[in-house]
This record gives sequence, C-alpha cells and structure tokens, in this order.
Amino acid sequence: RFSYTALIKVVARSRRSGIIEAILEEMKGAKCHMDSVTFTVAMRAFAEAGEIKKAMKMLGEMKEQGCKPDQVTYTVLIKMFANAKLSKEVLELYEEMLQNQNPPDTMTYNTLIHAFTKLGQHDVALRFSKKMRESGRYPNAYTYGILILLHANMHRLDLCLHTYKEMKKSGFKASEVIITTLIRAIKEAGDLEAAHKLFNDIQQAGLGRNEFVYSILIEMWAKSGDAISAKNCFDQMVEKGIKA
RNA sequence: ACUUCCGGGCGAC
Repeated sequence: RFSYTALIKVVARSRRSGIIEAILEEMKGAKCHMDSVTFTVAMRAFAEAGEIKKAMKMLGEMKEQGCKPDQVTYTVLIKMFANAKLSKEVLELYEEMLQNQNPPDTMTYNTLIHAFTKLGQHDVALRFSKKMRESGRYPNAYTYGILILLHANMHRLDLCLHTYKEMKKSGFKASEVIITTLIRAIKEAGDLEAAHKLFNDIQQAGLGRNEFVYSILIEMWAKSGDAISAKNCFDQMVEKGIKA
C-alpha cells in the first residue's frame, strides 16, 4: 500500500489521470486496502490534472468505504477549487470540515487565506486570518508569507511591515520568499526607509540570491537620486556573484 | 493522537 501510494504520487507529475485510474484499479484487484493517505494522494493527482470531477468522485468513494477524509484531504480539495476559482465550493468544504469535527489546521487556514487572496476577496481572506487566530492555530512561515502577500495586494504597506515585524518577533527569519513579496509592496509605496531596512535584513540574513530584489532596490535609489545607496547595493549584488 | 522517521496538504518571483 505504501508503494502504491508513493507510485501514484510520482505518476501524478505526469498529469495523466488515466494512469492514476489504472493504478487504483490494480490496487483494488490486489485487494490492497486504501486508506486516507492513498485517497488523498489520488485526489491530489486528479486535482493537478484539472480533473475536478474525478477528484470529487474519489471523495465519494472514500466516504462510501468508511474512510474519513482528514485535514490533508480537505486542504488538497480546497486548493483544487481555489485554483479553479470556485469560491463557493471552497467555502462548502470549509463548512464540511467544521461539521465533521475536522477543524482546519494551520495549513488548511494557509490555503484558505491564500485562496481568497488570489481571488481578490480580501475581506474573506482577512476573516479567515482572524478565525485562525481565534482558533488558536499557530501561524508558520507560510502563513506570514501569505499574509504579507494579502496586505501587499491590498496596497497596505503598513500592514505588510507590521506582519513582517510580528513574524520576526515570533522567531521566524526572513526568507527569500518573504523578501520578494515585501519588496513589491515597498516599491509600490516608494518607501525608501523601508527599502533600507529590508536591504539590511537581506544582508544580515545572508539572503539575496535574487537579482529581482536587487534591481528593484537599485532602481528605487537611483530614481530618488541616492546614487550612494544605489551603488552600494549594486556592489553587494556583484559581491554575491549575481549578474547585472 | 502509539504526533521520531519511514506513503499525502500551504506562500513570492
């Protein structure tokens, strides 16, 4: 069963749901018991192939066999509907989780917040963020990245920076993802002070494998007429071995 | 909840 599950996951990369179905048939033939992990991997495979119907059919089969979907299962399906921009069914799955005594965990909340961020339904995203806090789920590094993205999309650099501060206070280090998310908001707001702080953080954290971030910083300083900072940043970039 | 690991889920560009 473990090998079948692993196999499905590998095959899932090929986006050929026909193969997945064949494997599932074979498992059935071999009287191999399918557990929630097997079902979930299969659903994810269908989800990635854009086969929403098939994924939902699997959910049905799963329940029929008395196998209970768990948080991972729901998270996979929520992401699938979110990618298809089907916010109504996202919310339905969320409700179902609550009904089933399957309270969303950190990753489920991350997926929900991200889903509505991408859909441009910022108010809903914020509501889930609040619910997450209220439910006592701890944010992880992804959560902070998603929240910063949400605030950036809301054109609220102040909230981005606030979340960033909170993240560091909670013991998370700045990452490449966080930096590239933040830099967009900083650029948009033209906040030179924030740019300087971020540049410091990049150096302190030993980050900066990303030419995109440098180009924005240099451009900001160049535009503001701060040739010294622009040059300094450029030199740092070259020192890191990044091509100009 | 036999929550160490051994098969599954989340973020920017």
